[in-house]
Amino acid sequence: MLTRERIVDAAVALVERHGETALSMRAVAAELNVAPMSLYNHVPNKAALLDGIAYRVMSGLELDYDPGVGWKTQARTLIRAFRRVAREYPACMNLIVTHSVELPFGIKPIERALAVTDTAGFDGPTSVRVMRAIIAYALGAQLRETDMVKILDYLPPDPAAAFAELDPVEFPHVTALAKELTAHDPESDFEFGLELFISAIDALPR
Amino acid sequence: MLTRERIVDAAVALVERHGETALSMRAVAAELNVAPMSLYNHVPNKAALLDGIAYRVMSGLELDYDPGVGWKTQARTLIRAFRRVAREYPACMNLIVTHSVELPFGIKPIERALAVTDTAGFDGPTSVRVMRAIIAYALGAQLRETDMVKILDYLPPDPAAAFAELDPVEFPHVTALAKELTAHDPESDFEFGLELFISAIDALPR
DNA sequence: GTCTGTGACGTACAACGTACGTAGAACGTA
DNA sequence: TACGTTCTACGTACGTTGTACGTCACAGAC
Repeated sequence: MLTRERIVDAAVALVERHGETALSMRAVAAELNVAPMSLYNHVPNKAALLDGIAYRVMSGLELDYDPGVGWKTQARTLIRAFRRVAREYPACMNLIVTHSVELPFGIKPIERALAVTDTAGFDGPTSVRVMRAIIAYALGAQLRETDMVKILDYLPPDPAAAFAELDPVEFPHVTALAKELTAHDPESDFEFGLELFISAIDALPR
Repeated sequence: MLTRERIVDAAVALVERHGETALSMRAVAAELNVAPMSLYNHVPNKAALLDGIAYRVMSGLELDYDPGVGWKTQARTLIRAFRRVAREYPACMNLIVTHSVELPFGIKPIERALAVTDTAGFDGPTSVRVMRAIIAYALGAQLRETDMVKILDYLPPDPAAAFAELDPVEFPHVTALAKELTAHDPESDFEFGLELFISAIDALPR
């Protein structure tokens, strides 16, 4: 029996195995040993299937928290929950982020984020702005990371050398930092920016 | 005479006028009153055309600066230059960001950014991390903004009311901040996050 | 005049999303 | 048991996409 759930599952698996370019109605149907048009009995169109993927993946967000801890810990927990989902479904997350699927985060995560900024002591308008800044960072970090991976794939065998061979007069910093620029530790990069953000929020006037 | 430059120009114009979904080789060819396959004499494939769009748009980045001013002003100038390009070519910028076109920023902007962090007094590895965090924020802000616009389009005539009608027990903050959440001033949102970032960087140990 | 590019073109194909009509199985009712 | 209704998987078909391939007109070199 074909169901919307099985279809979404198959789509998620397919995207994770073969990338977003492999996601077609025909491919999903083949994955389920079914005729392509059969999917349309359960999913109105491809966009809805994308929404289904987004919903399924984002449902994995772990929103529990300990009210006893400080807002910083709550904030870190929330953002790292996003990261965890991104690590679990990297290809799907990329798909969600780049196709700006409808309200990918739903209302609950927003409620949680606003609760955190409330705990931190901000008024309403400031809370909204802080939340937006954090969302921007989280989205952008995800995006930049997959970009980085793609770029490293294209680069020559020794990318650092390629950077280092640039004109050191025109690009003094890039050539000097060739090693740091091509080394890529997404997790520590993300954490660095996250702490940067949290300390900035901490310093904000109430 | 058909040239790669004219093709890229037409593609940029087409994307800005009718959105990225309207970008097809056939449409670009029609824009130039030319047969579709003629484009392939100057552009190897569609991906290369996307790269061309990215390069053309990003070339508009104003990288001049006044060495006499402090690093904060330099940083603001650099990031606002990115924003200016994004405002000038919103649809193309969105395309660039979401399709992670090859090295969209080139080397020069990276060199400039590293020069700024150098001026701010950071060592190499820290400079790279700070730059990456800022890029993540700039990308994410752009992404979030177009998402927001799209969501607002889909929402009912009075979106604030829709938010306000949620269960106030389950979503106390969202319902209380319905007005702030649906009001959208991209520029001030962006500036808020930008200042947040700069103050955080300022507070970083050297 | 012939030879050699170069670039615009036309044809053709595979893959895509999906509109539409059909057919068979499942099931409530008589 | 027989019949009508509903559901759902299917097959066919269309328009659109990117692009491989072959052709053909024209420009300049000899």
